[in-house]
Amino acid sequence: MLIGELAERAGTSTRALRYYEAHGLVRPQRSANGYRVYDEAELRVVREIRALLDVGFGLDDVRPFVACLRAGNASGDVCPDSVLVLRRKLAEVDDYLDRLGAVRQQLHTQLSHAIAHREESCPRKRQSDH
Amino acid sequence: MLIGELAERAGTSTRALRYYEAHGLVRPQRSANGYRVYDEAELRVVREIRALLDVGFGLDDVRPFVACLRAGNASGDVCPDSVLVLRRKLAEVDDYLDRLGAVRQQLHTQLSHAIAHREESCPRKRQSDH
DNA sequence: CCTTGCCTTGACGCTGGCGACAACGTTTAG
DNA sequence: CTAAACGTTGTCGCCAGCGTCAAGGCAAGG
Repeated sequence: MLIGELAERAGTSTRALRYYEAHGLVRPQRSANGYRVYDEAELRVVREIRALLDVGFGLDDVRPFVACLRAGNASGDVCPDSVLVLRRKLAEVDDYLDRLGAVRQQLHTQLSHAIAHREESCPRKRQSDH
Repeated sequence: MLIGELAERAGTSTRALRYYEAHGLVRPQRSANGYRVYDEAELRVVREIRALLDVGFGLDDVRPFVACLRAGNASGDVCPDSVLVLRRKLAEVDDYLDRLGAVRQQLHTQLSHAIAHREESCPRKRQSDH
């Protein structure tokens, strides 16, 4: 399988695949003419990468999962390093959820006050508050 | 008040202040020697900018609030344009909260499965799950 | 032979909010 | 006179994951 086909089957771009390779995440073979040649295992690897990136992981976070797959595991999640990353990411997400919740709260009150103020300074124009 | 003092009182840097000016958010006067001179009103403006940026707004989002302050309002929130931005941002945050919640859920199940798998393949080493 | 369509390796652009220089003028204190 | 501590404009760097040319090679069909 050449790079174009892999890109299509993995739902990404050739540019991204070369980028992953440049960062040591994918190791294709080379045919006589210098073309990158991928097997099915690499397809699984790339799909794992995509899935994790889509969830908000960085390339460095993805490495343990790829290594885990390459080590022969059916899932990239089961190795200790992957679990560590999963734990860390979960904590990060929880943290971010907290802060985002606080922001939401602030926006909400700010908005209520603004609208209250509008009603107060201009009570006759209370037509559409959506 | 010169730029250094403003930076300190507003809790930011001179670089940032010049940046805001370059993007049309702050308009200091100039003294004879070319130095930027700010009044108290500009301090309030800069504080508004900082507060909004800290909450995750972009400079473009901040513009209506600055204009609102300049129009003589006590708060930058009360003008229609500001309210629009507040609404939009609130919606964005809600959206992001949803997706982040989904991600959290996925990470959680992924983690449970990984740990379950570890217990299964290596049940004797069940010592510290933290 | 020529075009089409795949592949190759560079290398720059992008987004945003600045940080961190560089090279220089101004003001004040000693 | 000079050094310190301000100010000025200008430009490059940063982070990350690519997009987007550029300039060329290789294979196959008409």
